[in-house]
Formats: sequence, structure tokens, C-alpha cells
Amino acid sequence: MEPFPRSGYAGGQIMRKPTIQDVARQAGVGVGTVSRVLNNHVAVKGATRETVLKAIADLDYTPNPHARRIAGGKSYTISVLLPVLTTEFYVRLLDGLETAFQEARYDVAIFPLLDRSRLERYLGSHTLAYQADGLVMATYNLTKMFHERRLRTQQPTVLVDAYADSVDSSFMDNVAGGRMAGEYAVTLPGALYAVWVETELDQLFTTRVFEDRRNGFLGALQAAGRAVAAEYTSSFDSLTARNTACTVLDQAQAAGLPCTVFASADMLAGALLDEVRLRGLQIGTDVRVIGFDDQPWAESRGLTTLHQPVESMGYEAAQLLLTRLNGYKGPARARRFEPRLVVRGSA
Amino acid sequence: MEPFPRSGYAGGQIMRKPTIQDVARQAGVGVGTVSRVLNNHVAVKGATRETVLKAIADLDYTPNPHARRIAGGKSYTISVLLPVLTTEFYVRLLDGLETAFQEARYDVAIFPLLDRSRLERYLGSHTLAYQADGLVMATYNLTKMFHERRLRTQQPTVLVDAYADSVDSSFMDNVAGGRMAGEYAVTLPGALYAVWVETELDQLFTTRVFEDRRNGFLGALQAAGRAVAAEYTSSFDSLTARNTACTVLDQAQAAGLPCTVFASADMLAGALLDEVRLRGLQIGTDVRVIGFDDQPWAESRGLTTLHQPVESMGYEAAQLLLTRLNGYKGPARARRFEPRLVVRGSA
DNA sequence: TTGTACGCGTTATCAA
DNA sequence: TTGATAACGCGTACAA
Repeated sequence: MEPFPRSGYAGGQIMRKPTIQDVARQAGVGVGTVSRVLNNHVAVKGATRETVLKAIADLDYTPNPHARRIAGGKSYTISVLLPVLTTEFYVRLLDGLETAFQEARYDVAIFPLLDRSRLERYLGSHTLAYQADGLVMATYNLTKMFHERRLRTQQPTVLVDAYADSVDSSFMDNVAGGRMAGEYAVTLPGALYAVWVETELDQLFTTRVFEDRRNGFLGALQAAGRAVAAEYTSSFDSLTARNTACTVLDQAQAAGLPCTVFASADMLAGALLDEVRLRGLQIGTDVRVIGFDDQPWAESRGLTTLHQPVESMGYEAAQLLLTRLNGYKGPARARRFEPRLVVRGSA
Repeated sequence: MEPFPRSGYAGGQIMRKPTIQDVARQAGVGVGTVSRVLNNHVAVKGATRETVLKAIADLDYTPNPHARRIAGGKSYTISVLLPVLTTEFYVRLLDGLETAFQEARYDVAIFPLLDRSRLERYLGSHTLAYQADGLVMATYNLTKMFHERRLRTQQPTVLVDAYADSVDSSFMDNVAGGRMAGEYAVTLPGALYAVWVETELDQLFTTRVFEDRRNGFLGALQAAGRAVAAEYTSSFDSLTARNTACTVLDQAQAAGLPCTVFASADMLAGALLDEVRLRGLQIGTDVRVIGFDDQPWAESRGLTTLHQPVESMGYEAAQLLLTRLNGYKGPARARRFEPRLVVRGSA
């Protein structure tokens, strides 16, 4: 261990993190006053506030979040619980969340939900995740867990990309997205096919995203007096996607082109584009493809798809949580975001 | 606010998180003894330990990490700083890390490095990331930042999937991986091509992974008196990968088949397989492809590739950090993992 | 408007 | 081997 001087400086360098005591001493005030400045209390004279702020800047002081938490206050920390982050979607979501929280001077820590046991571990105990001032939970449909009180969220919680009636939520209207796809699809010539993403088996840990898209799509078709020629289900990996694409096109070719395929995720749509090209068919005439997500590559591949305001959704989720942290006690609020159909060459 | 009873129970339910005081009272011992049990101190009589553990279980007590941090300097929290997690690689890496840390009863929080400014934000201040007991930093080559003292890691740090001489590290020997690919490639008929992944422009924030693979590969070719017919660079997105695949095959077909292509990431290899198939060529005879990563889909697509023991690498990184946290003060250690060539149909 | 003193839940020290 | 008690850094009554 290196020497650990209890006081101030050594060779111009602070050897130990300055505390509120150091700031108080430096500014010639009491610790209470420094604390009041830190927490934007009204009862501080302007001149005093300036002195304290200067001392804080001089010492490069930052409050210790753990001590804040212990003292009964807040730790200025938010936990974000996300499914495994292998898509662009979560990167954008995080961007929106972090932007909003940073503006409010909150730190955010991410806890990846690699599997279900982790949810319970994160929430069931002493973990940091649970000790945060607020919780953001993404994508999973936790309604049942709330109802069954298996999720006892002592601290303010907001759902993003998911909905439950008992907590604040900020989400995409996937039903509307599916409907938009459907309403556009029925204007195109030929038979209609759809590819869905398989949701997890575990009921409590599942997402309704793709179910909603399906309901919206089928609803729009029904309203137009149409129906799908066939539906398929794929899981969210590239190999299965490619196999599914083959199956879809086999059947579509057998039944006769042209046709339109609604792929409920761009990744599936991409596999379809590949397979169409592979078979020497014309995208946009023989086979039309509508995706969902508007991934970064969608534009350059000319994919017609539903664009989601993901960053805004994250930003708004953060705002909902921040109002709770600032004392809002009203009923659960739901912020619904609508996707936008982006028509490109593929349909 | 609901009533907030200071003591024990209400209707069989604990209204407030039990503290070490509650446990001590319940077990009929002092708080010091409880603390000793919690921290596995030797000087606790077996019978006393049992009593305390029972009280802990009865009350469903878990220590408050913030209080621990304040009192003892340890919070039992590890920060993991990762590049954006859009690949399977980081999921597996996290799995290895979390497994090891959980065994040692540490919590881990993830801080995604969406961009460079976040690195400085995470480390420069009061943030949770910085307040953790230890730091795991993945992939990026931060050597220069350490040398320039732009990264002042007060707490133990370990690099994973990266190397710097001043800190502990656990990493893949990508040079060896490249060499293995090269040594195998030279046994195959036809011209040799290689596709690399573009590294970021920012010097301080770059990774050496692909540079290493290249050096290994070219070294093996040189040792065999061979050379690549051409090299290509692609960025890590599917669109560029597909374009690059086209370019490679255009040139390879013009120069004459068969040929072998070393793609320094499975994602690039996958694009090549697609394009080969698209052109009606035979994979494994006309065009042989060697990948790198052994992604989950590699087996079913028959991709010859380099398998990386990613989980082990993460697990070992965690172990290195844990020894530091337990007081190890020795010089920086480097744990090198070797990839393994998995020969399948593609080459 | 400001300073003092207490409490938060834990670890560490010291005496028993 | 154990129990009391002093820190740890901060928020906040309460007194001034």
C-alpha cells in the first residue's frame, strides 16, 4: 500500500478523493451548506453558493453515490435491464436512455438479461441493480410477474419497448406497425405471405412485440377482405432465417408470382432479399418484401420497412422515470410511439 | 408515503429491508460477529456461525452494497466496459465473466462504450463505473491511454480480449489464430485471398485484434514461401461485407479458380459463402473459405473456422481481477488463449 | 441563512 | 472467540 495521507495535497496532487468535508473546509463553510448547494436547496445565499461551487471545482470534488444512498437520499443511479444486446435496436435505445439520464445527472448501469435466472438475481436481492434509484426494464412482458408480485419493485420502474398496466411505459405501437404493413401490402399485386419471429417458450419472460405486429397485419388484411396465403415462423438467427426464406419462396414460386412477403423483422427481410436474388428473381416485381425495424443497412439495400423512433422511445422512458424520481405519484402513464412506413424499392 | 415501521414485522411481512442489526438481534450476537460471518472470517466458532446463518436465512437478509462500500472500501461490484454488444462474442464473454464473479459473490454492471466520449465519462468522475471495486475493459487497446495517464485506474483493472503490458490481461492469441489459418491455407490448391476488418480511425480507441490475425496469417504464408494474391478490407456491417465478397470473387474468378479466402471474421465468411452460392460455384472445391470466430451458425453452414474459447477467456479475466481484489500485488499477468482450427466442409 | 450533530448500514479496531 | 464502538461520506433535522 502506498502512503495514504488523510489531509489534502501531496506534490500538488490530491492523493485521496476529496470529501464533502474537504470542500467545506476549502470554502470556509459547514458541510451542511455544501450539501445544500449539491442538492439545489433554495435556502443558500448566492455568494455562499458561488464560494462553494468554486471550492468544488478547485478540488474536483464529486459526491460519493454510495454515501448518498446510505444517508437515506438518492444515489443518482439508474439500472437498465436489457435482453441480450445483439441488435442495433438496443444500441439506439440505450442512446436515448443515456442521453436523457445524463442530462438529469443520473448515472446508468446496464444489466444484461442473458437468461431468466438473471432477472430474479438482479431483482431479488442485494444487487446494485436493485439498489438503484430507478429501474428501466426493456422489451420483456412482465405484466404477470407484477401481478403475481414476483416482481416487487420498491423503486420507480418504467418499461420500455413493453407494456404493463401497472407501471409507466414507453413503447412502440407494434399493432399499428403491423397494420401499416398490412394496409400497404393489400395494395400490391399477388399473394400475401408473412414471416414471424418465434417468441420464447417461457410465458413470464416473453415479449409481445411480434404477436402485436401479427395482430395488426392480419387485422388490416381482414379489413380489406384479404388473407395470407401462408404464415411462417423463424427464430432470430441468421441460419434459421435463411432456411425460412427458402421455404417461403419455394411455396410462393409453386403457387405463382408475383407475391408480397411481410417479414416482421428486418433481419428476416434481409434473408429473403438474399434468397430472392439467389433465385434470379426480381425484388420489387416478382417478390415484394416489407421489413420491420429500418436497420442501418435497410436504406442501401432498398428495403421497404417500418421505421421506429427508438431513441425517442428511450428518451421518453427516461423522462417518465425522472418525473417519478422527482416525486410524481400519479397513475401509470403509457407513451405510445408510432412507426413510420418507409417505402423503398423492395415493395 | 406508506408507514415506515422501524421495527421488524407487520402481518408476517418485513416492511423494511433487514439490516445487520436485525440479524444480530435475531441471532443473539453482536453485529461484529455477523459481519465476520458475512466476510468468512476465520475467528468464528462453528456453532455461532450456524446460528448467524440461520438468522440471515430467516430474515432473508442481504448486505447493503452501498454501506459496505462506505465502511470497508469494498462494494462487491465490478464494472465491465464493453464495446457495443452486437455480436455473439460479447454475450459469451459476459457469460464467462459473470459466472466467475458470481461464484465470488461479486455483482457486475455493464457500461457499453457506445463512443469514445463515454469512456472518459465513465472513468473520469464520480460514476458508478468508477466506484466499483474493479474494472474489466474489453477489446480496446488502451495501452497508450495508460501510458499517457489519461486512464488513471485507481482500482484493479483487467483487460480482456486486449493486451497492455502494464495491467493484467486475458486474451486470444490472434497472431496464432492467423498463423493457423495461414498454415492450413497453404496446403490448399489455388490462389490465396484475405479479407480484413477495418479498425477504427481513433488510435487510442482501436483494437489490435485484426492486425494480429493479419500478421499471423501473412507470417505463415511467408514461412511457406507463399503470398496472398490480394487483400481486402471491409467494415463490420453486413452490407459492406456483401460488397466486399463480390469484389473478392470478381477478382478471384478473373484470375482463375480454385482459390482460398481467409475471412478474418465469420461474418465476412458468411457473406462470402452467400456470394459463392449465388454465383453457382462450389464451396470447398471452387472456392474454399476459412473464417474466424466459430459463430453458432458456423457448424450448420459447414464453415471451416477458428474456434475461440471465449467463455474461458472471460472466466480467467475475472479470476485475475479477483486475485487482485484479494490483495495480490505482483506484476501484471497475461493469460493467452489459443484458438483451435475447426475444419468443416468450406475448406 | 448557516453550522452542528445525528443517523444511515456496514467494516474494522480494540478490549474483554 | 466475541461484543462494543469508532469510523466511512453524506443528508438533514434542529438550533442558532
